[in-house]
Amino acid sequence: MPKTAKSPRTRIQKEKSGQILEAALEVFSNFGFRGSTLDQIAEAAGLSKPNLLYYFDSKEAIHSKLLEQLLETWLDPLRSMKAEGNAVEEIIGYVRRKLEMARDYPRESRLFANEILQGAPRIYGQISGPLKQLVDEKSAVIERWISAGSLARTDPHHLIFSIWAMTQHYADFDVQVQAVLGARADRRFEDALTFLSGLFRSALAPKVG
Amino acid sequence: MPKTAKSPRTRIQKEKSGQILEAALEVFSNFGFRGSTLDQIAEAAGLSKPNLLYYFDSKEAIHSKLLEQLLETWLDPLRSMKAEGNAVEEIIGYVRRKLEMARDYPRESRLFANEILQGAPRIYGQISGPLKQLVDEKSAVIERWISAGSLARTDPHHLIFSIWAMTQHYADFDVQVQAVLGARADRRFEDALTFLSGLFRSALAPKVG
DNA sequence: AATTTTTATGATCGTTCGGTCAGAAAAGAC
DNA sequence: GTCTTTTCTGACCGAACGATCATAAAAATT
Repeated sequence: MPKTAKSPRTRIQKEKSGQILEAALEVFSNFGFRGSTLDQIAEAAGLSKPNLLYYFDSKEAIHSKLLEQLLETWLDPLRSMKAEGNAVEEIIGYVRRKLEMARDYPRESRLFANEILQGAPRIYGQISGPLKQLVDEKSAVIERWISAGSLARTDPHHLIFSIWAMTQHYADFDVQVQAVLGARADRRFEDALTFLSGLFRSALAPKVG
Repeated sequence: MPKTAKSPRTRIQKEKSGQILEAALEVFSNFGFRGSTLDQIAEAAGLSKPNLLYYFDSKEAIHSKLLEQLLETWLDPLRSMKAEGNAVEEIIGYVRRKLEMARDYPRESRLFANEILQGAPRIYGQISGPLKQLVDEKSAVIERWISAGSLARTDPHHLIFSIWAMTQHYADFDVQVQAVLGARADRRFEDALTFLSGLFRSALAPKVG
């Protein structure tokens, strides 16, 4: 008897809870938590509503599980920014990976955006704890790059914010981006990478003197 | 008998519909459309639920009115970017005004973000019509600045996207920004302006050659 | 094949929600 | 002060929603 299923044990549990989470991601990311219904998720998953609730205790439980999984991988690109590398190239690389995530995992980005927009009621602890700590660490790395003269002077925290904002914009505001670009919309991610690389390269290249 | 009240006529209608819209902005921007209830809005407005519906036909009608009012003023900062001015300073000025709006009207920004995140179901026409047109016009201005050599070569559309993304980030993701900044959070808008000015100034200053 | 365990469902419950309505109260017109 | 119009409210309705439960079907175990 699952319910509060620690982790899927049987073959069927793996399959079904996977289907449910996939369907829930699709629905939650499009309509937000309150805007989504269990019936929608059940239909998208190809299961009956009571069967959904056989695998998860509640709507909340499904949502929490998704956020939990998301936070595991969400910060990988930032983690893999290494102090040993070339400063500008490490940051550009971070921008590129983050933009690829916006392109390849827009639903995860929108799920996150929805949660933060509502004031992060379910993940505030993760934000003010582990996330803040990681950002502080990486900001220190950036500070060292600046002191070493391999990066133009700038505010590390706000630099990271700006990278988040600009890359996630292409996932969260995709409808607007596509509508405004019109015919050029299909090249939006390539163009965005070109633009962002240029922007950060010229802004971050160490200034002489 | 109001209902589909074209525009408030009597003194009481002006007062009450104003209260309702103010309350609805507060509630909708925090919980999204589906996440908000008429009871919440009624309580925030200090009115009974049936009394709300005396002034507005439906929950949808309140929401639509808010979006309509929002779109009127939302694009003013972009409109006031003038081709006659100094290119870099015009763009920095636009960034500053947009950031001030994020600081002073965060609820409007979040209302807009919620709508776009859900796929802009109610304002897609405004996005693909008037908004696209305005962006195309201003992009042409930026192109001319580039041709004239007063701005570094860059993609005008994506430049505008990046300004939207970074400034609205400080409204829409404020919880995260504050949590990550910790003690420095109270200076976040000043620091953001300093950072963004520097970023765009060094990236947009025309390169020689 | 028999038995146990897991998986699935139809029916249904209690709440919440958007919205209605008849009529009361207040405001304005004369 | 009377009458008319506007404003407001308590009670209520139907639909949607999250969740439960008794029981049936399917899988796994022996």
